[in-house]
Amino acid sequence: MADEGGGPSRFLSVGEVARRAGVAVSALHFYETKGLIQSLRSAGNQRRYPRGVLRRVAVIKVAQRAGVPLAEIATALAALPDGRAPTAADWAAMSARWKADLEARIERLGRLRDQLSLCIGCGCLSLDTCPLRNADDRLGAAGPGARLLDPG
Amino acid sequence: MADEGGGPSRFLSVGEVARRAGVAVSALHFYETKGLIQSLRSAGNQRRYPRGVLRRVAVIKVAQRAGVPLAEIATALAALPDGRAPTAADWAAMSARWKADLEARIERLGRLRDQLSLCIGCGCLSLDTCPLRNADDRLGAAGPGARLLDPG
DNA sequence: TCTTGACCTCAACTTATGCTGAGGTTCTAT
DNA sequence: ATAGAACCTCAGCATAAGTTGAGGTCAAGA
Repeated sequence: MADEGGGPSRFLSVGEVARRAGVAVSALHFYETKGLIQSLRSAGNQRRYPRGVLRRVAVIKVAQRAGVPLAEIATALAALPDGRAPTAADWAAMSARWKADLEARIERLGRLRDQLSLCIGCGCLSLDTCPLRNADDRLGAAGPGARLLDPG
Repeated sequence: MADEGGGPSRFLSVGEVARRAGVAVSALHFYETKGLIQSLRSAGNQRRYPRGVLRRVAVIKVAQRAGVPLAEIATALAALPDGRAPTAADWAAMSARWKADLEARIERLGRLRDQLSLCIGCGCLSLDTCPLRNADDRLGAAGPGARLLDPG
């Protein structure tokens, strides 16, 4: 690895980032196309990352585990000045937001469960009054394409 | 509509089922290819449905709202003897099962939320000990393709 | 009879998500 | 100098749940 200067490398290659962050190289390429991370290029057109990228990737992975789609993570990261790596304070703000989303999803599922409880055994399926069949029926009014199992 | 006998029609056409059940004709075709519903054919090769299909479609729609994928709904419906329409008892059994799934999902999200709470503000993202980064890490071990926001 | 609407099949497209793989360069160590 | 690892780009895959359209058939009222 060509090291510009003594001491620890100031820049990392894709392979290094992949190994240290525990993601595939292809995933890093993909994140770059989606604007989640950025890279400089070496003379030979290879990616070089500042160390902060490790923190960015860490944030990406945790957010993903919490069910946040990449597009939304991208938005949050893009809001950081200069595309800098997130600080502890940045992370606190982002993750608080995502926690709120998570709680909203939990509540929505809870409501669904309660409606399902009401419907079990009531045989109301053939009626027009079943809450699960009629309330908040946004399915099918969305054109083609897939629907997520658990939309917003 | 050719009515075999007096009184109310004993069989329904696709269009009728679509209108009454509130789904598109194309969706009914699709459900048939997936084995969720079946049809008889008229002399002219047009679909004719027994009235029970309305109940089947009702079950499908409710299950979908509860986040059950079609493939699983198909399995449940296939377990009914003779492909008969689900009775109230059948419905109770199926929906109880799906309710349990729903509850499991809710619990999983709750655990995730708690882990996220722990991580907020702790700055542990760069460590190897963060529970959200390491515990139960099934992401990325699933091959290509999309991941649902809220897998099983 | 004729025409209009409903139906048929089958293939291709859609939206969204998240990468993976093929085929061709570039590094780096020997 | 050269071999093998690491890298590059761009296209394609995989899933879910349908929709859309082409090209042709069927049915029922005027």
